[in-house]
Amino acid sequence: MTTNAARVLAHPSREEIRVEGVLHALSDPIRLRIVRQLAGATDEQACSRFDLPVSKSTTTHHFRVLRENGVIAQFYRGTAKLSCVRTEDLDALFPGLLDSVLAGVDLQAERLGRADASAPAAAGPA
Amino acid sequence: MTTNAARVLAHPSREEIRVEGVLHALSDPIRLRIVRQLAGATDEQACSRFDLPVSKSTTTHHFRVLRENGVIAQFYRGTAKLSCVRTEDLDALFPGLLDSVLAGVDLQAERLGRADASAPAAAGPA
DNA sequence: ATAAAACTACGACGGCTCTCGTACAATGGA
DNA sequence: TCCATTGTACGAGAGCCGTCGTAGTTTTAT
Repeated sequence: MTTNAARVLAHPSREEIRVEGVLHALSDPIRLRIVRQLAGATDEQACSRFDLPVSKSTTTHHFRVLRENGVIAQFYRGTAKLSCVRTEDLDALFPGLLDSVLAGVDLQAERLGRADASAPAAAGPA
Repeated sequence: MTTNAARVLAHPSREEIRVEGVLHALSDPIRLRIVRQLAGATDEQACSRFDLPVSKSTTTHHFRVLRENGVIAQFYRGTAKLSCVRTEDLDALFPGLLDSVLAGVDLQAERLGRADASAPAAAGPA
């Protein structure tokens, strides 16, 4: 290893996070799906653990949008890049926002019979 | 008057409203400002009562985005077009979402000393 | 050293968004 | 009838967005 300092990712500070930016980051079905999976996990998750219907470069793009708008934090570990939701910062800045968005996504998925793009599996029984 | 039937505006039904669409509609500072003013009023407001830093056609555009994504309802009365937030529908579909977004906008405006684009007046006392 | 795994950078493409100005339509009052 | 008020439709331009493929970098394992 060389402990490459260049492999540190830029994040907005808590004060720099804007509600418009957060809403924009969350207004895409694929990003909503990512955040949903991250919020449901107990610890950080590697990008590769997401089964998304887009190419790898597009996946990178979506993770970057989420990070640059302050929704998630990311860091490298080995060849993997781990991500987690910035729950503390978001709750401090916009109390209840993230929770109500995620709850809304769940309700919508239920309502639409999980045919929605932000649904995780859509693997219907038969 | 002729009670022109063509002057009826199309709105998505409650079931058609999508959380991604709502978030997208709310991810613009000008639209956030509109919704904020509408939510703060006790009754419907005419488009002309909004003092926005964009042209009239752009204002029309933003109101349409809000309406087409189910955030507001609009109807004509005379030469005026009145708008109001679809509070009931939104609360039923995504409980707490609208409230936390508006609260977040308020907190952000306070935090930024009302220098924010989603601030209503910015008219300091002086 | 070589190879595999994980992710990025870059350039490109089509499409959508925000913005505007100008011209037009509907309503209500003089 | 004529006109002022209010908002729309349309076309245009600049820019951003989501998507991709290809080539490259960093790390780990053999």
